[in-house]
Amino acid sequence: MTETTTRTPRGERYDPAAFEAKWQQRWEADGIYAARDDDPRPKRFDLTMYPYPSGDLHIGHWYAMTGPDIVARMHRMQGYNVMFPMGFDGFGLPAENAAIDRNIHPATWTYSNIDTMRRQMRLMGASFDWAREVVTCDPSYYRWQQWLFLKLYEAGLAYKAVGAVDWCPKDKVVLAREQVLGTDRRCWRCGTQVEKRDLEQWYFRITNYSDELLDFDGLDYPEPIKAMQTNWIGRSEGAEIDFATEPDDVEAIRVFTTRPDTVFGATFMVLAPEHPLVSVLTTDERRDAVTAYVADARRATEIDRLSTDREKTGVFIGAYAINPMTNERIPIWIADYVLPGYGTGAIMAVPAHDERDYEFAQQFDLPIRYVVAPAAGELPQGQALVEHTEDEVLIDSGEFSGMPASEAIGAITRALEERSQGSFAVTYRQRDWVAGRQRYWGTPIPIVYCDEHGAQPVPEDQLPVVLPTDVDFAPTGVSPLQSHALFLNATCPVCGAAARRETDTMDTFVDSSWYFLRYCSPAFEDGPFDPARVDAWMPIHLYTGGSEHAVMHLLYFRFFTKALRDLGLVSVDEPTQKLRNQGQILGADHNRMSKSRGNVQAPDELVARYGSDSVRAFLMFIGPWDQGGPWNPTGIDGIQRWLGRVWNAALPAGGAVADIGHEAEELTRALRRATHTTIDAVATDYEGLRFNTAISKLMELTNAIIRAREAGLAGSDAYAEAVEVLLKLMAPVTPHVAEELWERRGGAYSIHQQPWPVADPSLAASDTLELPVQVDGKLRDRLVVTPDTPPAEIEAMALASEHVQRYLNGRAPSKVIQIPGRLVNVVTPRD
RNA sequence: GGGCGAGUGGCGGAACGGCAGACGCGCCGGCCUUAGGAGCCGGUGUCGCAAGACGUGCGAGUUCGAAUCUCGCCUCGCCCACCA
Repeated sequence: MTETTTRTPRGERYDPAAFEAKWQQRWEADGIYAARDDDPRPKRFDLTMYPYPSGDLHIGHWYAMTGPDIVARMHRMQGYNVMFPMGFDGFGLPAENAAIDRNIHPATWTYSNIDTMRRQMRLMGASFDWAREVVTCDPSYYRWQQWLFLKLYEAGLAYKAVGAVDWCPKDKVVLAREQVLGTDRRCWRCGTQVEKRDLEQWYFRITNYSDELLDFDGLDYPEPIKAMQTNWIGRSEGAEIDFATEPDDVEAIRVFTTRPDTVFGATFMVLAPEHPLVSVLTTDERRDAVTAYVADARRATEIDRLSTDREKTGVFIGAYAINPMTNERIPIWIADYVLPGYGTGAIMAVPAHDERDYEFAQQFDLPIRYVVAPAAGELPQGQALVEHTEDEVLIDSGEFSGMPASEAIGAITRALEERSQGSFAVTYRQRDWVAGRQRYWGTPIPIVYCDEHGAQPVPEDQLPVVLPTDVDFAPTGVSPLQSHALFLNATCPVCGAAARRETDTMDTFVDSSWYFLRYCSPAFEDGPFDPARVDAWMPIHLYTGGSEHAVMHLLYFRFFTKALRDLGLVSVDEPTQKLRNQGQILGADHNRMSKSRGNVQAPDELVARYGSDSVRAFLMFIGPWDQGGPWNPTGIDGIQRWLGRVWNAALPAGGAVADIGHEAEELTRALRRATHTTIDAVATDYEGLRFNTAISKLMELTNAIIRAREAGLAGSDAYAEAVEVLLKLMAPVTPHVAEELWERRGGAYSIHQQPWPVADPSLAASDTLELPVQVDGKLRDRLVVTPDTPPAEIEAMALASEHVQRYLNGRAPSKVIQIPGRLVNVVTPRD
């Protein structure tokens, strides 16, 4: 044969621009991705975090969204009624800043960005169910958020209180503790260093749920997220101990300690400079020094107190406390290394067993008394004994001397309890969620203040409290709502007198704490969501998004779900069963993509050049999805070539079928085997979000198909089956080209509504297998055997191998290990 | 300082404790072309003509067998950090 089939067929080439838009429009028009509430098939709620409408969809969004899109698409083909919705996190500061910078209304800016991003998501070919779209800045959404807020308020889970809060001086807004990042405490949005301010603020009582939030039992979350949330909540078990004071015995000082076993070693006390008892206890002769130190500490709070390796500072306040176990008088100091917000803001200092106390004692020449020691070992010189040893026992601790330290924790606490001087206690690092924001572009908090009746909830029938649009965005530092007379003026729901409306708006993280519930019934008018629909769809089966939300959104949405459960509004304990984080796509310079760095990769130009399918497949192919990495377009040509080869293989040049005679049967079997082994392998990879290896398997099947075509099988049934299976398996990743080729081959519309292929194990099975033969674990030969070859025969064949003989050197093997179907290892005798 | 994660060819990366480097990129050679930034075929861890030896950050250990498990280091990344 001179006519070769290897030549590119004369027909059309793969040209995504010719058909991608066509299919996007048709899918949209036909609503093939809509989830139906009345569909009897099993429901699956696959969800990816909705974006903030910042302007443009960048390549990182494509990376994040293509993965779950693949999974949702496969689930649909597998017969699930899949809900895969999308929405927009519409409220937020950037919109307001844009308003100030460019004199454009935040709503205009936001909705225009949403339009752009919605269009870009369609360009991706993402299978979102747009009929369920949720936009949080729409009154039809935030109306119900206000309703939920009031439910939480009535239940005491939302409250207003004065406290030291983190304040961003640039954005002029308070932040939740979770939204302050890094050692140098910067605002999560703008990066400015935050300050502490004493302000009256709205809070959510998330700490009511600290213990429950620590329970990940039955939850499939990535370990790092569990670790971060656990550390964030920071549960510590120990004891609270009361130390009576001298000279006036005004009030006992309560401390929290995780080491009640060391109370005999408490040789002084330290209070936070902010501690309320400081001014009461300070003696007259120490007052000047103390006042000066407190003022210093207050000033230094923001920056210096954060530094861990700074020299310890503090002052003696002139007063004494009584160690409840030793009855010794111990001096009371204040020092800024004791934090006002943790525990009781006061500590018993045990310099012998705490590094910080040790350092402080050294600094100020205070006594150091070891009260725990290794039974056999020696006490350390010149440092605190912090490390625990198994045999450590108490020393110099009265009746408790000789008791193992692990036992003494309980024994001493109980002893203190009997004397009403202490009790077992648990402390958390987690604080309540600061929920209010002094900005305009957010959900108004539905509260009014009456001179007579104080804070009153806005009656339900007056919701929503609509955000006015005619406000002045001059950057005054206070919310524009504060100068909007019409908004500000309200009437008291109790007495009808003139009242003032709350001008704080809600943190945008409130919006994202329940949006997934709204998706279940996005048009519901009688409440935030239809309980029946929520019962039917929740919990989310697979939730995906960035891990940067570990202790923000991912903690808040768990809290909200639990709080709403306790209000009787939902029946699930957790919002999602399974969470996965995609990695982050960095700029080519290995930095976070940002407009200011100029390292942002826009997807649109790539799509224009390669098509959506290539961009999707390439992003999913570059590595493990949870890993991310710097953007590097090298290699997208390989994906383009692959799709071109698929195109040519699916539409082979007609006519020429080579005469391949007796080889045909074996080649056909090999092709069927490749086809049927790929089906489950790809499905398993998709399910496990291993898109890179899934695509490599699709490439291998493609290569097998091309080999078959080169061998002249292009007209065979096995060939047609292989191509059809390949197209179905590819459909989730490259939906457009799969649909186009499916149609051109005469398949029924739509490939995305076809059943997922089913592997036939008998066709997937191989009739021979190649066994590696090792000598002492090193590969020396291979055997080709049938799967039913008896082990004894395999052993004989292995020993007969000349390669094996060479290493045996005439000796008998000491052992032969066979892993059936995997390998043979011949172990030589040890000398 | 604490917690978590990762170190594999020139590059992105594969590999239930069992054939290290799948699949791609790049590169080299060839075919076909007026041409090639198209397509197809072959090669490509290192050293070596070869037989073979050596190879998964470093060092030990467990095992018949370790990229994979354990211990100790080194480097990088992320999170937390005077949290009592």
